[in-house]
Amino acid sequence: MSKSKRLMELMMTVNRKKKFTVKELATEFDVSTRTILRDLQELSELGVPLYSEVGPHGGYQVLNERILPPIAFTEEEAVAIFFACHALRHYAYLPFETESSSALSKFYFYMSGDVRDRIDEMKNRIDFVIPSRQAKFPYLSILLDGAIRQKVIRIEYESREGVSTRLIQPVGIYASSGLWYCPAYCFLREDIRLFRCDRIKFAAEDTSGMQPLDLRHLHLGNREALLPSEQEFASLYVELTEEGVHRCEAEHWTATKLHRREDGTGWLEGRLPKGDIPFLAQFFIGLGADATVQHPPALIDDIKRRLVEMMARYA
Amino acid sequence: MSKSKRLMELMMTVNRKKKFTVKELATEFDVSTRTILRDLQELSELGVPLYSEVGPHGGYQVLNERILPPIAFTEEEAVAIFFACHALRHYAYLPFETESSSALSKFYFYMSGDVRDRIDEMKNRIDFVIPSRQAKFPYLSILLDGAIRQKVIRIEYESREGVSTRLIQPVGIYASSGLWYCPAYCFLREDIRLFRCDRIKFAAEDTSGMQPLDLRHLHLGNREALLPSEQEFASLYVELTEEGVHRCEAEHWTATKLHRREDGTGWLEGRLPKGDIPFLAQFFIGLGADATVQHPPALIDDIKRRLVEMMARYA
DNA sequence: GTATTTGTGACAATAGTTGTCACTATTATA
DNA sequence: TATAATAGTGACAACTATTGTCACAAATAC
Repeated sequence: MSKSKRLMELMMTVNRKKKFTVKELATEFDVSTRTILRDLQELSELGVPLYSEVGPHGGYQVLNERILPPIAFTEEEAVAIFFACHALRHYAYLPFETESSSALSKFYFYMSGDVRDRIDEMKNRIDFVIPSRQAKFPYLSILLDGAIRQKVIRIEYESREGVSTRLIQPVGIYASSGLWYCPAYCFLREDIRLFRCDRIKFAAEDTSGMQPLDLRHLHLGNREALLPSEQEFASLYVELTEEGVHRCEAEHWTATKLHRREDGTGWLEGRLPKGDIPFLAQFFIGLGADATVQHPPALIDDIKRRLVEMMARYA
Repeated sequence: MSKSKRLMELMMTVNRKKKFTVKELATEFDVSTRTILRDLQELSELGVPLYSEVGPHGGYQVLNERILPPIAFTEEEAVAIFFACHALRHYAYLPFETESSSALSKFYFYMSGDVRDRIDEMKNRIDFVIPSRQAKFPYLSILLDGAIRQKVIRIEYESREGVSTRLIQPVGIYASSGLWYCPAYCFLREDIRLFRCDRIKFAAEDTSGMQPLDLRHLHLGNREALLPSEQEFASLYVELTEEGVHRCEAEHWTATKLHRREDGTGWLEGRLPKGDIPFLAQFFIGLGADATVQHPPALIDDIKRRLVEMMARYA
């Protein structure tokens, strides 16, 4: 093995291990410890962030940073990566505890000049727009950590009825249309609930000793199954215009209920929890002429009641 | 200079240049051509995708792919990059002519084991959700190229009135809520218009000889300036409940108009383009009891008209 | 005090590298 | 067809770099 190859493989090896000794590497690469010491010195000079501890249980470590070894990306791949990361700037809050812009700067800086030129040309010509929100989401990383590690989190949640303290166990977090949501098991309601993260006014790991449930089988990929199961249901049927179809596409709860016709119009059909009628009434009023509810009667009644109330307010 | 360093720098040099000769590199690195030939052979063996052409105007080139040299990312940076790219999977159509998933696989594959483990833990716990759209956007790359290179594009556009052929000069393209839009100068209307890309049924570079305008000063970053400026304004005043305040906080157009009181309620106050009244009427209807419009009268009238229409529909 | 780790310098033996040389092959162009 | 410009190959003497061994130093946990 040539020295160049050995250095390259050594770079990948130290990248992979959290901690290692000179002796260990010497055995693995079948060279002397002196040679490994020299090689590590040379890697340091090449920019690999190594540091060492002398003494028992000592050894070498790579600083927090992980080196991405040389990768060949096509120009299109590099451009896709760049603009995907560039889109993160629209989020004032992210659960990653660093500026995503530092990642982007590094990537851009090291990319070859012609790809950089291409990116510069495109920068003001393409964007993934995410609505800029005034809301604040300061507890995203606590919630995400709670979901990953199955922890109980104490939150103060602001709803219509005011601020309440709750114990929750998060399933995950997701961003939609610039807002962050957290489906979680609520110990107060003893059921899965969807929380809007800007309404979480405080969050910290619970210290009261509440035992977490085993929710490993639940995740964002099967979040439709997160809906409450012991509820009364009614069957829903709503006619939609083409515009109504588009607006329902943007709502995740419609995913299994939305049907389309060739001409672009469509309909919603399926079961709905009776407890959701107030929310749905207001939702379909918001769709205006683009939705016509035909079933269930209770929903139509609620819509009519609200329309009358609104008419009175504007008389 | 040690051989290892020379190889590393040579990797970066060939990465940067589109095309180069052995002689040129030998001069640049102050070694013989024989040594450069050997070095290039060794780079090949290390995986750099080089290919050569013999004869006049020959030389070496790096295949389409560009090598990203070793970069040290923090774990958080790597995770941010990964999930930003992962979010691209929600787009069935992208203007980048490759699968963004191949970029992501490469990135993931070469990242060190512990970061990979972390990503795996997080994969079903965090997501940037983009609505899944049935619409098709097959001409994104043509439009983007048109914007970058200031080209005139012939399109067939489907609007309410049917399909029309137009010549446009794109300013750029952007994705919002899963749909792609293209602000462009329309030669038919002799003004800037916003086109929805799923309604562009055909697009190709114009061959009729229409001269492009110089639109270099226009781009997505100043697209608010793309809107028509000769508009009539009216003054808006809306009382909001606490819930109404929350829901307006989530809207970007309210940024300069929203005022809050100590008790959590608030109001919207400011000027609005008269052309926005239909949109705003439906918006405030969707807020229901949480908003009460007090000014302008034209908006109140539109709201009332829509309420009457809806009541008739549910009678 | 002992054991375990990193660390340093020196040197002989060995391996690898370099530039020069002579020659080959390919290709565009006049 | 000849020429020029490019990549390419093998060989070899001279030179450089690398390696492992050795002796010793320093730091640290137990």
